[in-house]
Amino acid sequence: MRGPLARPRRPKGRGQRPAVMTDVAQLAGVSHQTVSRVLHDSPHVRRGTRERVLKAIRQLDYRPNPVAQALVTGRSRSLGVVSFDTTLYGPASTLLGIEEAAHDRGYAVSIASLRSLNRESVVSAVQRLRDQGVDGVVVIAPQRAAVDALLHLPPEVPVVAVEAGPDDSVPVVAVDQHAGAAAATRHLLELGHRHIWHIAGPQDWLEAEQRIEGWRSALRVAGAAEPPLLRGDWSARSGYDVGGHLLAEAGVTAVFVANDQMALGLLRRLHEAGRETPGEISVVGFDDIPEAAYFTPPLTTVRQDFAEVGRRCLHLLLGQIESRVRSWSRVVVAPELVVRRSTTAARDR
Amino acid sequence: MRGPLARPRRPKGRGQRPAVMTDVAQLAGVSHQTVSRVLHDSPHVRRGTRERVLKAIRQLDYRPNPVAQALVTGRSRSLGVVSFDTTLYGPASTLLGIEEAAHDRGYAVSIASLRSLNRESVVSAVQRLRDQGVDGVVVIAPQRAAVDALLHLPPEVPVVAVEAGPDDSVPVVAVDQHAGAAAATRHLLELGHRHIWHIAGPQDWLEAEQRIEGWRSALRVAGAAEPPLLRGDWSARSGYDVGGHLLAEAGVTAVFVANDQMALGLLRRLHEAGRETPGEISVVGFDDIPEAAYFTPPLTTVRQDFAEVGRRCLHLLLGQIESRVRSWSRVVVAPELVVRRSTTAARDR
DNA sequence: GCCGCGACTGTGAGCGCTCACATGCGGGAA
DNA sequence: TTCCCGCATGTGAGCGCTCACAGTCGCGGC
Repeated sequence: MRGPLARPRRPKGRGQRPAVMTDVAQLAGVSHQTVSRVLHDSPHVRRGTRERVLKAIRQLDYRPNPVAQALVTGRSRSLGVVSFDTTLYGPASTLLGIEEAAHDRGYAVSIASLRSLNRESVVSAVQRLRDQGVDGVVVIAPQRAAVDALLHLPPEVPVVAVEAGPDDSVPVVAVDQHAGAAAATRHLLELGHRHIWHIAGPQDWLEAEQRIEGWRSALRVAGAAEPPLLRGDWSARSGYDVGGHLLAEAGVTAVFVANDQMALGLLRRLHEAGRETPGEISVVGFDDIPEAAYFTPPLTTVRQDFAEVGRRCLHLLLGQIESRVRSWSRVVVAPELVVRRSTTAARDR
Repeated sequence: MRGPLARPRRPKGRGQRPAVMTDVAQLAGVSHQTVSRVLHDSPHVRRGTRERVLKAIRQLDYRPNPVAQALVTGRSRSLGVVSFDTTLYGPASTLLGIEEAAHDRGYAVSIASLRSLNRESVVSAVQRLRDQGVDGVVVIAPQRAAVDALLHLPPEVPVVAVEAGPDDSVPVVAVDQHAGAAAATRHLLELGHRHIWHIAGPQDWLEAEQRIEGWRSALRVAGAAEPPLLRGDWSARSGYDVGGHLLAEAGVTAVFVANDQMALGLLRRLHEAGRETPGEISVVGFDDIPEAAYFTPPLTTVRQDFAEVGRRCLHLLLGQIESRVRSWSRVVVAPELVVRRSTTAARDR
C-alpha cells in the first residue's frame, strides 16, 4: 500500500517503513485489536489504555491502511462518478458538489469520463469503477442512452443518476427543467411577445426534451401559437447557425434558447445581422453560466444550482450504501429565472 | 471489496458471491497460482492450461479484486489529482486530459478539490489522497501557495505539478505563458498600437506573473512604453470593473487581458460606454475558452492546450512511478495566438 | 466464600491476492 | 543409462486489517 518506495517487503532496517497497527500495539503494550478499538472509538477501552495507544499512534505517525480495511470490510469508502464531458460548466459544477460533500463525509471520489455516449460505454464505465472497488456510483449523463444503460446495470451496485428522466429504476436528482423552461417562456409572454421561438438541445438529451415540454406547456396555457421547433447541439456555434434560420423568419421578437452557450451564439448572429437585442428580439438562455451576466447584452436566463444537485446525489447515494437497500426516489431542485437585459417588452402591438 | 450486498461473509449458498481466484482454480483444475499466472500473461503456462483457465474465468465472470492486489503489491494503479476550482475551463480540461490518458494506461483517477488555497490545504489534500492509497499525485494549482506546498511534501510520493514556476523540486508541465503573452503583445504592436495596456490576474498566480513578464519583455524589445499595470481576479466582473479605470485614461487603443473571462467583462464595459471594439480599442484575451469565438466581437486570444498539459502530466507521473525515482523535468507546451475580430490596426497615427 | 456478570483485553482466522520457493517431469548431453 | 536443467505447476506465507469469540479481572449478591 504505502507506495512504491516502501517496497522491499519488510525492510529489515525498520527504517522508514510506515508504521502498521502491530507497531502501535507493541509500542503501547497492547494487542492490535485494542489499537483497532481505539481507532474506531469503541467504548470498551479504559481511558488510560486509550491514551497510551493514541500517544503511540502520534509517535509513529501511524495511519490505518485503507486498502487493508477495504479488503476485510468490503467497503472502500470511495465513490465513483461517471460523466460525459466534465469540461462543461454543468457537469463540472455537479462533480464539484459531489466531491466536496463526499469529502465531508469521509469518502473519496474517482472519476470516469465518457468519450462517447451509448449504453455500452456507460455500462462499461460503471463496471470499471465497480471493479476498482467503489461503494457506489453517480452517473451524470442526462441522455437517453445513459438512462437506458442504467436499466442494464448489475443490480448490486448502488447508483444515483442526475437528470435521468422518469424511469423508476434508480434514484434520481434533477433540476425541474419543465418548470424552468415554463418560467422562461412565461417571462417572455408576460412581456407581451406573441410568438416565442425555441432553440432546443439535441434530441437524445432528456433535459432538452423537458425544456421543450415546459416551453410548450407554457405556450398552451397562455393560448399562444407554437412556432416551429429549432435544434442546436448546445454549442455556441450551433446557436449561431440556427440564428441564421431565425433571421430568415419574419416577425421574430422572442427566443427561448435551451442553454447559455447557444444563446451566446444567437446573440452574436443577431448582432452581426444588425438586429438589436433586446430592442428587436428578446433572448432567454438556460443555465446561468458565470459569463452570462457579461454577454452583450447581459443574458436573462434560468439558473440551475448544479452544486446542489451534486450534494443531493451524494446524500442519496450514501443513504443507499449505508442502508444497503436500493431505494427509489426522485429529488427535484428548483431552477430560478434571473432577469437581465436581453429581454424587454414587445414593441407596441 | 465486492460491495455491501456481498456481505454476510462467505454466504454458504455459494449463490451470488462473486467468484474469487480459488473458484476459478477449482473449476479449471489448477492451483490459484496458475490462475494468477494466466492473469498476468506469464509465459510459463502451457497453452491448454491457459485456455482452460480463461474459460473458467469467463464462465464465472471472474474479475480480480483490485483491493487485494493493491494490498499485496503496494500499488493501487490509481492516481490522485488535486485541483483548485475544477469548474474553471482550464483545470477542468486538464483534468479531463489526465483522466483519459490514465484510463488508457489502466489507472484510475481520484480527485481532491481545494476550497481554499494555502500551503496547508494543498499539503493536506495530497496527504488525503496518499492515505487513500494512490500511487502518485498531480497538482493543478498554479499559485504561489501551491508551489510552496510542493516543497513541503513527503518525499516518497511521486508528484507532478501543472504550471508550478521555476522551482526545481518537482517535475512540472506548463504552457509557455511568457511566449503566449509576448505573442499577444507583439500582435498588438504590429497592428501599430503604441500603448499596450495589460489587465493581469491575481498576484499569487504564477501564470499571471509570467504573462506580465511576457508582456513586459515584448514591450521592451519593441522599445514601447509600459503603461501602468492593471489587476483583476480572472472573473468577468473584475474585467468589467477594471474596464472602468481604463475608460478614464485618455488614448487607450489596445489592451492585452490575462484571460478570456476578464476580456469578456472588459468588452461589456467598453460596449456600455459606447466605445467600439476593435474600432477604438483592440482587445486580446488568453486561454481561448470555447465561447471566445462568439463574444462581441469574436475575441482574439491565445490558445492553451490544456488537455495536452494533462496528458503530459500523466506520462511524467507514470514515468516517475514506474521507474521509482523522483526525477526532475520541465515540459513546456506551446501556446498559439488565434486572431479573431477584437483586434485591428491602430487608426492613422 | 463462591458464583456470576459486566468491563476490558487478547487470540486466531481469514479477506483475495502475489511472492518466493519447492516440486515434478521430460529431454538432451555425457 | 545417468544426470542436469528448464519448463510447468503447486505450496505456503503473509500483506494490514476486522470480526467473532475467548479469556481475565474485579466486585456485588447469596
